[in-house]
Amino acid sequence: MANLSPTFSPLYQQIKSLILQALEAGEWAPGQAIPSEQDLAVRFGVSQGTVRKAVDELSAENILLRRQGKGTFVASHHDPRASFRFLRLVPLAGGAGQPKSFPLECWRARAGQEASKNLHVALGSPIIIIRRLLKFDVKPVVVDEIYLPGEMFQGLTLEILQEWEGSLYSLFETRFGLRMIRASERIRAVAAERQVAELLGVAEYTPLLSVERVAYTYGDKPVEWRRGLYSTAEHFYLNELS
Amino acid sequence: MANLSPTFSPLYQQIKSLILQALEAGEWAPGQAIPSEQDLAVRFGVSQGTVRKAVDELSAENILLRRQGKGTFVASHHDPRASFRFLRLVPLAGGAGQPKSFPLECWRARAGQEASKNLHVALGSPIIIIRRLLKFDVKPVVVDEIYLPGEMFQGLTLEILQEWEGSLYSLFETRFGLRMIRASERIRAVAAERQVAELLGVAEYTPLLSVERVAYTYGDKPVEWRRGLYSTAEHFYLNELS
DNA sequence: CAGTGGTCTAGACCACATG
DNA sequence: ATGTGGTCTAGACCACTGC
Repeated sequence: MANLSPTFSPLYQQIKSLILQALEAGEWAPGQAIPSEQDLAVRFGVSQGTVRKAVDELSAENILLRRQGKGTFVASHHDPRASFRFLRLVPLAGGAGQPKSFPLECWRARAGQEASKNLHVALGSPIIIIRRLLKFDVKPVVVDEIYLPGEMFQGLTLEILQEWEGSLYSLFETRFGLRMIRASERIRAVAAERQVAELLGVAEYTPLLSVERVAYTYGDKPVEWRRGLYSTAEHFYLNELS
Repeated sequence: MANLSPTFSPLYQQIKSLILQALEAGEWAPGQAIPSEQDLAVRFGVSQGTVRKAVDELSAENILLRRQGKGTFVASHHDPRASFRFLRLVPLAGGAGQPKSFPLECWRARAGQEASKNLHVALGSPIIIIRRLLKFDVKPVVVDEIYLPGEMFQGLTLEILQEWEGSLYSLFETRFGLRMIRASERIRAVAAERQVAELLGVAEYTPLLSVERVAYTYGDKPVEWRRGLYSTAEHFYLNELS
């Protein structure tokens, strides 16, 4: 005789929301352990199994990370295993490890139609634009143009970008407290314009992958919009389907 | 004092394997219901919770499909909801529903280097090659060249392909008893050659997405290798990352 | 109404990491 | 030895479907 159920929501879903709220509020820092399942069960007044199911889902979404015997940790882009977690580019001929980022420019502007729509900010509001190069070994492979809401990234400069060792998202995390949770990419094929062609060391009009990405933090809030142009002469974009 | 554990495998994993074996052996047909969790628990001599965890994973892998109140069903490409399940192409401007397949050619050949490697068949063994067009509404958007191991697809002809209503994989399922479980795609950008350009109604050298796919059935056995050329004038390839 | 999947609990025990 | 996540059980009850 409980729950007359047009509004039925399982307990573990509610627990999941509570954990997400705690994460969003910064109660536990990225890379650090959250309380044990037992402790959470007591805190939320449910059984351990129910907490477990909530954590299971968050873990499947790469928001938490379980390590048997050690604990459950807040996923972090600072973790080398998760660096470039969203980059699906793979060298054709095995080899080559981590790519390296080379920021070229960083300037302020005002949001146009597209930026406004993708970042959910008002038309004309301040944004930051970054241009950068991604290299595998010494080979330039990607040119990115990255759009950020100015409000969230106050004080960001080219120098900060250039001095940072590691992925862009780990910088976002450490320096601006923003954790990228998921992203959505739209891929098309385009011809290289002259400037891009020069940066990538390919001929003008060479076909390139255009990868537009919107990246989100908690609550499906968009934080970054970028457009990458990928040279697929010696790399490909790998996607596993199931 | 059980399981001295270099070889530890949880019970539910073993149950999962047993269910997969039954599926592979054709004990339950695609689209049909498998026994209830209770029945399976009895059959395998474990608790319902353990069966449940096994089914949970198979369901997450899109191999089974749960429907509350009705039962658990074998996933089928014949199901309209799963038609073109692996096709990530989306119209730029909303609209347009299901694509439609237009087989153009179908002939026999012998496996070359690439086909041999991708399909795990011997060099020179018989293969079938299909060329087809995919249209959204009346617009041609994809040209596919599809390579199949001849042994598995005896009797396949252009007529059969052309008469078939529905996706290619639902034909594989119904007519050859082959169920595609997962696939892996490698995407690059290429320039349209003349013949392809004509088929797609674009200019020669237009940048296209080259999508190479290997599709697998049970036991990670490759069954199909295809190369699609996608026109991204009015469509894009959508990929969700997490 | 009966049958199915879905949730929740409480408790026992196992595997892994660390001191 | 202790604490953590991981597995397994048995049983109760809820929500959904269809007869």
